Amino acid sequence: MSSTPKSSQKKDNLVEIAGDLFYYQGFAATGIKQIIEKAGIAKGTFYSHFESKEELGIAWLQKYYDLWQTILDDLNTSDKSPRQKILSLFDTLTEWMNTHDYRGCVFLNTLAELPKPTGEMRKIIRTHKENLRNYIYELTQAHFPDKPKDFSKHKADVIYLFFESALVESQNFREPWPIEVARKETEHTLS
Amino acid sequence: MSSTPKSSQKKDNLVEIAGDLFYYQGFAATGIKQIIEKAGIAKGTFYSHFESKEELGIAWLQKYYDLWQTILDDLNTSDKSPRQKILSLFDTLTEWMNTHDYRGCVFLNTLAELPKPTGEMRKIIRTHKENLRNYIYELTQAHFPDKPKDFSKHKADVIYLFFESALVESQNFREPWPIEVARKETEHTLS
Amino acid sequence: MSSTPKSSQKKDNLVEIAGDLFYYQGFAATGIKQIIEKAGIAKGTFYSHFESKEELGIAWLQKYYDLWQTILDDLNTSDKSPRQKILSLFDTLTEWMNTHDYRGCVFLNTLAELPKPTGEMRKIIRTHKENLRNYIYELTQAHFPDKPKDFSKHKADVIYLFFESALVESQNFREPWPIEVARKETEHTLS
Amino acid sequence: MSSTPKSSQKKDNLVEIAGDLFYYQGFAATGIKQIIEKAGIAKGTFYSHFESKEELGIAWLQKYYDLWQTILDDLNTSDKSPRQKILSLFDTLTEWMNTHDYRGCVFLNTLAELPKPTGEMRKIIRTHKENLRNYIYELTQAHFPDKPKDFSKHKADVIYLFFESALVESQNFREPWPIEVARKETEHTLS
DNA sequence: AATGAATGAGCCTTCATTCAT
DNA sequence: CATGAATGAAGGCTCATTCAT
Repeated sequence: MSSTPKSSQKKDNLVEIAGDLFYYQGFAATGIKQIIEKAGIAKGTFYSHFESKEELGIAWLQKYYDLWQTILDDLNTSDKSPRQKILSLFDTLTEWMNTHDYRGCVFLNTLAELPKPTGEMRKIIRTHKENLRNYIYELTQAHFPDKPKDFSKHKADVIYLFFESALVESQNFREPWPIEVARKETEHTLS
Repeated sequence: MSSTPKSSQKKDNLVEIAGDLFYYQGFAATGIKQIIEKAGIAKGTFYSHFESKEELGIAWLQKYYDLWQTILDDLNTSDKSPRQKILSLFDTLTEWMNTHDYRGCVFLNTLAELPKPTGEMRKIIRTHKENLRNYIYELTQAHFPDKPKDFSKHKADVIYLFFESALVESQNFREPWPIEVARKETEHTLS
Repeated sequence: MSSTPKSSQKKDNLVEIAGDLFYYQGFAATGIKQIIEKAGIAKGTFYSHFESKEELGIAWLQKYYDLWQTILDDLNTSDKSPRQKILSLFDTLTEWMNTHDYRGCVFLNTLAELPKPTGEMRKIIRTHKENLRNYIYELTQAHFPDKPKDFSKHKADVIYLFFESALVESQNFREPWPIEVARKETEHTLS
Repeated sequence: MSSTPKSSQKKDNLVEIAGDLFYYQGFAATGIKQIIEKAGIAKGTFYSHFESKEELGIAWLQKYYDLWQTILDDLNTSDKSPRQKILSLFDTLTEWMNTHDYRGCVFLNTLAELPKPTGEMRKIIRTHKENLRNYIYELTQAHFPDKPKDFSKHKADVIYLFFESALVESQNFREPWPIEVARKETEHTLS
């Protein structure tokens, strides 16, 4: 679930184009027709690259999964303190909001569309969020080196919940305050 | 936006039936055909009650909007302390999860499906969440009577964010820990 | 499996139109598009009458099933002798060939298209042929009243096989000789 | 129409693989994609061997045409009596049924799928059946050396019809009785 | 009110075939 | 020879909505 083994440029391009539509219109609400028209290819061509719409959806989520892994990895190898690393997550979110027509979290929005708790797409979503939660946990452990694990675990969960609500509520209100509040409170949690 | 003026029983029944499908399958993913079949009526009959699918969606969200208003009003007129009232919100959530096949928050899931920030459905969602946020604000003010308004406002936002993430993450993980953590931290926030 | 309870004229008309196409092109080779274009209706209209293409196929086979039952019933109530009744089957076949662009037996051709031995269409086919076989059996019993049942049963099977090969081979060779030979031999079988 | 002049092993392999699919799913119902996937080759590779799907269908029928010719030739050069040779045809059929998931006669099933009485595939089918009919005719002539040709010709047709109905009806009923009855009656015809 | 036939664009997917590499 | 991307019509079917009865 980490990296794409054989990366065709055409496929990547399709994921890019479709991903935009999925993000701004929803996965189900976006038709193959719309995707191929925007990509300028024939229907059959699309299906020579992807076996199904779901496979495209998986590739799309996988791309964001990988992107987030890269963000977290890069952050981890930086010379920031654990505390700064955690707060950087909120800064990343703010930056994203300022540079995109923010429509919320790719994963959470798609989660809302998927009724059944099974399936590959759903699995990627859950794994991504588990990774994020674990990532924060490792940082809280590093930040509170003398505290018991339970303490850090709880702190991590609190921060994780703040981050998630920042994602969702900035989408709902289309205002930056949820991120600001969540960031501020995270600071306080780490003090 | 508060109560249905003329409530036909048939309409209510349709909203009930459709609401179940909307909640468990998504608004867009649920077709009129499925609704009328489950309701045992003809297509024309449905459209004599509702002008469009969106109007049904509005009635559905309105119903939950009203339901939440009732919950909050009842809670408000109870003899509980402001602190207990806030914590009751999380208990309500836990009870809901235990008695339903939890698929997340009606409003947030639908939010994820609606691309444009305009439209009546979107408005109901945002207003509902604003109401909830204000409600918590009133309670934090009552809980911290000697503190300045900004203090209570910030506390309310923190608690609101906890509540929202509890909604979303219990859906994602299908586990009760997000609610427990959010409730516990809310308790701490109020101390 | 005997008679259509609620007969809509529109449905019957669709079965008629589609049936012609099915017969001359094959069931699988005939598309819904072709059917609705010939019928002059929209796609959705078709699907308001039939839930699926298979349901149309079933109605089509059922129609011929019923037609054959009527033919056999009428023949049975006629004042012909059992021998004459049996031979009439071949005359019916000859008449059919002379008045239609003969493309073989509706049932046997469709049988060849259906891989799996299950399904409603396949069931109608088998039942129709069983009925025909039993029908002939009853007539051979009446024709040989003093003979044991096994004798008549065997005679019936022989005649049934002649009839079936007459159907198939007149399709293959597009000549009348298979019917003539089968009829002549059936006469001999009954002597 | 007798033997493949230049036989490439790859082509033969493709015919083998495709033939299985054609037989069990039908010619039209089997797609090129399925064939190449089962063969493990690319689409272009397939079309470098065969100009079209029809050419593959022709090669497939031709293969069975040749196979039958071999069976008949081998039978002819055996030391069996004409009567035994004819009855062997039914035994061959029984053996085939017992060793294969019987789906009927390759030629007759394909005949049912082909609407137009023209075309190469249709020609192979008709020729094969003509050959079979003539083959039986030669044997009946040998069996009744003192009888006039018309007599033997009629006998041959009767036996041919029995054989054909044995093919079709054992497919329809999925039982051995049609072959048994046809064989027994053929014995009687030759007495 | 209630019915359900009618619409036609749209859904995702497969088809046989071509052709540049 | 082999590859697989490209084509676009066609596959069966669903969509929300309208309207004559």
